[in-house]
Amino acid sequence: MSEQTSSETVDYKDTVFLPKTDFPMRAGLANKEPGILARWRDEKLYETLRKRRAGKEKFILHDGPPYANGDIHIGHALNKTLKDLVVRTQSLLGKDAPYVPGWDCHGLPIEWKIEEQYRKKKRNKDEVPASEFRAECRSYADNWVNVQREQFQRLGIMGEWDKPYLTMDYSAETTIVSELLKFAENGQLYRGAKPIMWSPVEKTALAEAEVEYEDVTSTQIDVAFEIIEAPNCPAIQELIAKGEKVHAVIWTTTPWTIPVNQALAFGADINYKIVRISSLSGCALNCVVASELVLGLQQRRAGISELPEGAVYEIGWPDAPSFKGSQLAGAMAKHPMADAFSSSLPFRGGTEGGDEPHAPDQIDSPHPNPSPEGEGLEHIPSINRDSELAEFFTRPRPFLDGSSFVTTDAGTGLVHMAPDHGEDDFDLCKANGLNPVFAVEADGVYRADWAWLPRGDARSGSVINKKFTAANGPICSDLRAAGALLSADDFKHSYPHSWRSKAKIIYRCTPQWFVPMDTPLPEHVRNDAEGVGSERAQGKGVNLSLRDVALDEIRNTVRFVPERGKRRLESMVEGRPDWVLSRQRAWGVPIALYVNRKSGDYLNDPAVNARIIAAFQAGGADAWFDADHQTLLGADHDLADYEVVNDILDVWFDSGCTHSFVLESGNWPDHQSPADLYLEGSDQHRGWFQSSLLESCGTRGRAPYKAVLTHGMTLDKTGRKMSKSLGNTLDPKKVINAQGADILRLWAASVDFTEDHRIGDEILKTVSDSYRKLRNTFRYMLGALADYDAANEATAYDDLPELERYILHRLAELDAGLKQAVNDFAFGKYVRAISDFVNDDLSAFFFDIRKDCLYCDVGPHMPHGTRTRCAYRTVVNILFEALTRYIAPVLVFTAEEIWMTRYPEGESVHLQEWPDVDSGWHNADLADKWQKLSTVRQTVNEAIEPLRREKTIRSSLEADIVYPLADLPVTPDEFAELCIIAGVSDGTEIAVTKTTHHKCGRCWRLIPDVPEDGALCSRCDSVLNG
RNA sequence: GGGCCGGUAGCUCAGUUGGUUAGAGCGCACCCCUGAUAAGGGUGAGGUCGGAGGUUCAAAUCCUCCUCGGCCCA
Repeated sequence: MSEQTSSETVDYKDTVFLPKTDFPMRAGLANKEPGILARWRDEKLYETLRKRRAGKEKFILHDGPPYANGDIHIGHALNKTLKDLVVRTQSLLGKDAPYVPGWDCHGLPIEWKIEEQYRKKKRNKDEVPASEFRAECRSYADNWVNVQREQFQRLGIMGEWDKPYLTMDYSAETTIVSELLKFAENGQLYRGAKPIMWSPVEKTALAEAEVEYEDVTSTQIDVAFEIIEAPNCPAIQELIAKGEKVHAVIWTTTPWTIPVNQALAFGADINYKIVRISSLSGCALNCVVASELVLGLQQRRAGISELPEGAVYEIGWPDAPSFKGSQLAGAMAKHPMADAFSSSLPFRGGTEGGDEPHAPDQIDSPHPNPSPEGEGLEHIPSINRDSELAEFFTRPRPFLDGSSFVTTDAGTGLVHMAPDHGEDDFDLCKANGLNPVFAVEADGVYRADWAWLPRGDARSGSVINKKFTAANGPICSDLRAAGALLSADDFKHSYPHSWRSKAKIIYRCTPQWFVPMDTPLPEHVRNDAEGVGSERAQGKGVNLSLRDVALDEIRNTVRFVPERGKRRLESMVEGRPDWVLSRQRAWGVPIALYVNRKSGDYLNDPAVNARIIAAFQAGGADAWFDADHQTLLGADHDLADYEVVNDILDVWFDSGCTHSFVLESGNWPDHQSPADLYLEGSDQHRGWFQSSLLESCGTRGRAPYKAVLTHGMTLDKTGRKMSKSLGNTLDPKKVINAQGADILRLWAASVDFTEDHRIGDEILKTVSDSYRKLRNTFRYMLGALADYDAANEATAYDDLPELERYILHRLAELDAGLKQAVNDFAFGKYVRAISDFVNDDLSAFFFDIRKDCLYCDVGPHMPHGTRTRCAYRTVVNILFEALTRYIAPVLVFTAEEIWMTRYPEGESVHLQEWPDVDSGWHNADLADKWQKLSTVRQTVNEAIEPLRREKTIRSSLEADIVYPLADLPVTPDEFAELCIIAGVSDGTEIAVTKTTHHKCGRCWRLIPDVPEDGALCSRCDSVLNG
């Protein structure tokens, strides 16, 4: 007692309401999140949500399947988080938004891994039964599906994880093959030969997506083709008539294509010159070269990158005749190795169309340019003069018009054509009746019966073997011996490689299965489409092809976010070639067709197809490889008449079918087709977006999606691409284990994912900081709402003070903005809006102003607090309910933690729907007024600052302000409350002085009605004592 | 090599049809508070808008070139 009286002031701390909550300031997400996940699993949150939303408007996000191979990387984390944000925000809006994740399980990379394991164990893959090999691939994929499934769930991705879709499920494989058979039945399938990307190492065709470009050093050579005749080119004819030889010079970086050369191409508008170039042995050659490329040829021959201008004609021809490329039409040349064969063979002449035989005496005459070694053609070691195919080399090579692709950017302006090994070559030769010869076999070696450098010859080798194509390798040596090699040197350039083996790939003609882009679709497919405003609806399309329908869907039906995705997909579909479906591999869905040995047509019998599908249903794709094909063919067909196709399907066809077996199959009854949204990285324009579109348009006449959302790539902190070789990758698992999945999710939601974006330690630190700010404000609300008694405190809108109504106005604005952001999938805007609102409107403004009220407007004689305090807590409660729901799709774990703190016995926040925010809370007049007051508040703060710095006053509560009050729509008391100052008086100039009032011992305000420091103000007195 | 996209404060982002002194949040510095306390409040410093030209009374914004980065294609 005596001690109390000796104390000057009474400690009122216990009479003041302070926020209290068990919600910790420090998150400890990494430790806490797994527990929350376990709880969701136990409570079957996803299933409960499905039941709760059953019957509501649907929103179907169809998951693009990641490849089941390896741990997830940051790109997966971004992609899945964005999908989760879409699904959860749509669900929050009250829609039924199921999410079935899937995996892409077939394909080369897995096959490659199994083969790698075989190699380590010294097993030969070819000796392992296919079914065993496929089983191992299946088990490998299965393992990674499980690993990734855990990792995705740890990220907080909500979905039907117990029943994902796998492209290797028997039901999926069945659907894939039946989709293929739809193409077959519709006549939208053909077998053709085309040069396609081929990997001699993996011995398979590669999809464009399986190819990457890297710099390599190749051998560049200039090769002279002797011109036999050029009937439309007087300049050449004149020289030939004089008995001189004229050579067309071609440049190539793939010397190995010379043995399969079949023609030469010129540009009709290119100017050519006949220049005299000394051969290596000193004789002069008349060479046809594009005028502007003479210098480049000389440089290559000199082995230098720059040649002085004057040097050009040193061995040239001052008045070299020149002519337009079009004059080369009808000209003929000899293959450089032709003489090597004809020297011991009777001339056989052209084989392709009765060309006039050429004078044998010319061919038999001694070669004017013997090789420097002087050995001559007799000594070329790798010639099989007796070969039936020797004739290939003695045929004349026609000059063809290649104006569409022959340029004067590099080379000689003349291009040698090997239809087996180039798209331009193939197309141009095909148009001129020259067909591929399939000389290079699957492993990159010329076939055994080839006349030059055949398999089995000691000098032969794979065409991607550097030694084989080197300047001193067999090809160059032989060409040199034949006097046809003008230069051979290293050449650095970008060259395609297999993404798996990193080995060089080549273009190679092989028989493959194709889906044609430009063949008219059957009517029943075209008419399935219901494209609004489409060309089809306008009755334009009688002969619409797959390309037409796909473009129509892109242009007229599908929504693209961002918009530029439309143009990108469009240009790709416009320009793409026919779709190559086949792969010569084992781990995939077979192209289940029988080809008639006589006609070459595939069997198109619905009854057989039905048996095939039934077999797949029972045993998956293995059913084809292990099948009794005669049984599948039935009594109407004899297996002996048919070739069983053993190719498998491109994995892009697999994933292109996911819409069929996920959305339409009924295996996931809450799904429907078409999907509302496909959401993938921008690389999928060429991949899944396109394969799905083509598959669906080819079978259903419409796109499988209503909207396509693309995100950019995640780069490192400096904006460079992440790669293992650069060592700048960032492992999402590490972020999750160090900072928590919510931090990674907040990052994904914060960046502008429509563009390429960055991640790094500093960026994650910034994200953590804004997370902490959000977390603390929620913590404050939880504390402020401790013991909130709605029955006694809840205040009707009309009874709320203006400040509270202004905040509700701001909430209504936020609410509308967030809804818009959800519909635009603009998650960056979404979290920024929440963050700004929490920081500016709440923490620094509303909560700060009302702290006094919250703490002190309550006491024994006013247990529920003043009306202002009731109003305040009513609004804080509304804010809490709204903000917790808003943030829930982003901070899935934290929102649950917040929610469970408030409602320990309640159900998950993720079952809640979008908060009830009354649009009637919008109040423009109030907003004007309070935004103005907010500015005034800032002005006052600026005015106080100097005094605070010189320590005249400390807390703003000590400041008395002079302020021109006339045009302010508030009372002085309200003004003081707003600015958290002692008091205000009217005046023309803003001024700040230290107040002379005493400080209330309870609420610490310095106001006139406090008799002395430490005594109670009248408000505190009445609250405590009545 | 070709096509497309992008480069705004340390970080993440806004900047409408060209129009005052280019904004926000976070971070940073300093100050206050010590009753949201490993929190809260305040004030302030940071940008020649990738670079160089050009159009215009006026350019972050339109045009050209260059540069850096990314995606796709060859």
